[in-house]
Amino acid sequence: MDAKEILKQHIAKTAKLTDEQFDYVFSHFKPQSYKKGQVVISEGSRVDYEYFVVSGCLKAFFVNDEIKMYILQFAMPTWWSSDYGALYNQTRATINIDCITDAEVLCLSNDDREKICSELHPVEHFFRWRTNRGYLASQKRLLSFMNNDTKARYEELLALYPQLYNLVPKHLIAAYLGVSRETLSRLYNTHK
Amino acid sequence: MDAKEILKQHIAKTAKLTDEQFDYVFSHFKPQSYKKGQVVISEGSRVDYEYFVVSGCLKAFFVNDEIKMYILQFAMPTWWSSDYGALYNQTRATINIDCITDAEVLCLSNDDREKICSELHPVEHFFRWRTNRGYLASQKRLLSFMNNDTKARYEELLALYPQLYNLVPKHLIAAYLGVSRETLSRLYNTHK
DNA sequence: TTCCGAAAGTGACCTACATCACGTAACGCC
DNA sequence: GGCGTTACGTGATGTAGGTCACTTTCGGAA
Repeated sequence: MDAKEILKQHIAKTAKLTDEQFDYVFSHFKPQSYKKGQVVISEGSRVDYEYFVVSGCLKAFFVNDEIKMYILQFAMPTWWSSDYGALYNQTRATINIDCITDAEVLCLSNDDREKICSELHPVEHFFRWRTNRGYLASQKRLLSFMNNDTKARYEELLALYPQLYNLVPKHLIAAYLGVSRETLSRLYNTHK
Repeated sequence: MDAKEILKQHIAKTAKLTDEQFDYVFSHFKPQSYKKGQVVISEGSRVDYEYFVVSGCLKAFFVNDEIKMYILQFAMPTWWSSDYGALYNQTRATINIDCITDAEVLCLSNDDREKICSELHPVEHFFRWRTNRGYLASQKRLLSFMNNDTKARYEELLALYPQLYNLVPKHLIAAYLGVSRETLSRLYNTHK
């Protein structure tokens, strides 16, 4: 299945578009290929696009004091990623995004999103729901952070994305969970 | 300024509505008064409404094992609050909302929101942006959780809502920060 | 005013996790 | 193939914050 079809089915889940409407929407997306390790957004740079992942896996992360890295999101296929704060407010990026694996994405500029949102009501509807799902996921993760210990969060993460265990190095999983790589290592080696 | 005017100005910041359009939108909101301590949503119950705070302060919280409480949000005037997971997915509430002070709110049902969103494009636009702001706030808080220690988060919170210090009991602030009330107490008493 | 329950302070102790330090295994790349 | 870089395991030690137990302060109702 090609990028266009993947996006079409993804949108169709929340908004009804005619084929012509979708073709028009799709014409605003720019396909892009990245190699493993390539940088998509780096802190301090301008942010003009958001990214729809077609294949591969990105990570959105924040680096504190040039030392500690915290992963905000692993972006898998059909996920969206960007520095939305910078994108919406037209400010410089405060987070980074790069590629954990080779990846294909579709880029949508901020201006084009606002344009197609205002031109096509169902598109605005789609983006409202997409954002809502992101909001709910974020709240859920926040709760999990406060409520669960590291081990529980680790199991929760693997239950949600079983692929992740083989796909990404362990220290990235630790950075997502917000613990040191040593602690994570001990977690599944000491007991079990 | 009355509830209607407060909502009108709030919406006007992100969407242009004519007076007639706003009157129509407003007709779907139901004003409601609550006393301090009254319950708005309780875990396990049905969730039919979201709430726009006109005056007073609500808290949205989760209780673990009937013991520990975690506060997801203090809802101040012009903030929205609900169990959005339950509201959007038509499931039972997983969180609670009650009133820290006497409060006036405007209630909007899920059906009515979807109705006015589909009838009026600018309304859909407004709700997309509102949700987006919530998403960004939630991400920011998540980052702060991973990155900052308790003291830094405490100061961050007070910088954001100076009113909170006098308005809500300290153990609720502790529940927002995700630490025990004892730890919070020591925080501003030992050094300072 | 008195009284009671809730909120807040405080000491003693314990635990989960960070940090530092070092060793080993796995992988690109010349 | 050899070699450096990155990932991962593991011990020793320090510390922030949790938990428990008790005391003190405060705010509202009779």
